[in-house]
Amino acid sequence: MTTRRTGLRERKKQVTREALREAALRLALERGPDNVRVDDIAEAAGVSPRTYNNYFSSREEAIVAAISAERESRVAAAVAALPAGARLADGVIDAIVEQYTAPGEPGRDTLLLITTSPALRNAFLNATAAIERPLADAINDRLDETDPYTARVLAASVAAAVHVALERWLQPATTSPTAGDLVVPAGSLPDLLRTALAPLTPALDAAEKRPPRDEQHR
Amino acid sequence: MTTRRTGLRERKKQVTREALREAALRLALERGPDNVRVDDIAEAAGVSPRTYNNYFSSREEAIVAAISAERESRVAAAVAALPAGARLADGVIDAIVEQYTAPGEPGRDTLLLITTSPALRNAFLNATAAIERPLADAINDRLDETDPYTARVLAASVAAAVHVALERWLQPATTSPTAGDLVVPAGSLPDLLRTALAPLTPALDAAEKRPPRDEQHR
DNA sequence: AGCAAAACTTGCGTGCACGCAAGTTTGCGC
DNA sequence: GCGCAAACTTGCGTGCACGCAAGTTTTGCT
Repeated sequence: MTTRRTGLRERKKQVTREALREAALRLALERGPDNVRVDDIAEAAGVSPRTYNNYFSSREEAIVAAISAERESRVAAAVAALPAGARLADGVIDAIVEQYTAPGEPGRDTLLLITTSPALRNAFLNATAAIERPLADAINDRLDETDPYTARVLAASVAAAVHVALERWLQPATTSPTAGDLVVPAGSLPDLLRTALAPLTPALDAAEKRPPRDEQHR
Repeated sequence: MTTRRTGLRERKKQVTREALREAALRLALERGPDNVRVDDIAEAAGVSPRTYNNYFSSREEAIVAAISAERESRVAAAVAALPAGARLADGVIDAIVEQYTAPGEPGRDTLLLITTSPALRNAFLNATAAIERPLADAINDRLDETDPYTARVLAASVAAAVHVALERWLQPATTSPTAGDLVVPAGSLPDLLRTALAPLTPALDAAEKRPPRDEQHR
């Protein structure tokens, strides 16, 4: 299920795609995100500018794709591969945390790049929506008695939670004028992810009609 | 809390905004969504094209705004106004269903308009994200012992569920090649919304540390 | 091998989003 | 009233997204 369809054409496309991603990220890092035109990326990858837009529908998308790569399918795969008895909630959370901590994830420089440009930041955050479909399928497979829309909703909620966590993660440490600084500077990504996903645990439990077991940690 | 800030200037802006919305929707209905350039909208509203983009950041946004108008703040208000003892989950669900059935909501023609253009469809769906912030605040107020991020996540999840429901609603009745047509043609919006939001009930209950009461209907 | 259909690339043209630097209007303190 | 500062509008210029209609490459079929 890794490589489908016929051979040569698909391979070429994949190569082009990869070339574009790589060029986009490299150039953005070298010159700063605002000093890269899509023409530059296209040229660096050896295709016409028009072709760039056959692969990516915005200037930022290629850069983001270079970072996020295949994350969504790996999360879905991890969930699909869960042992039968496992708690869905835990499986999903672990899968996500694991993927966002995997090698190839943004290093300090890349991160800085992302926070620099608002457009890039948004593109990065919106990319989390990509896990929705695959994750919905994976969840649905474990819940096959229930209707498919429950899975869709749960997957969408998970994506939304991840979105919230990432958003917080990229925040440069707010000094709110409300109370003294009760707001913590940030936290590590895994912690943020777990915190954001925790409130959804009851929903996931209920979906697999687990006894409404409450918190086991804490 | 309805009209803030100073008078004349704000009023003018509101008038312009309204004029743009109204012009956008009217023209789109008259000519079809693809035969309206932003120049036309601007002209019809008596402002420069450049100004259009000071109010709306895409061509579709004005049209969508004309439909969705103040929905998000009304949902948030309804939640904020919930009686103290009420179940959060019910309050949220009712508030949403109510707002999406309120007068001023899309009539048949408007709906058709939306489904016609993919770009418009997306804009309409993405508009659901606007309830996130206000709703998060409203939820947070009812949960003030818990940390604010729980509220954020719940609000985002609710928005995501609404998104799923609307997406399904706009679907023109899929004839999937899987089993015979087990897929129903659509369903009424309120039903779709309630179905989509139902899986989140356990999460909302848990957040207000309600006894994990299970389903009362069905 | 040969060939027709399907998939992909490319140049072109149009409309759009948005930064910038004037011009214009409104708000406010005196 | 007066005038300055802040807010808003506008034209301009640049880069971008994407439909369309050739050209080119790949594929499946015979």
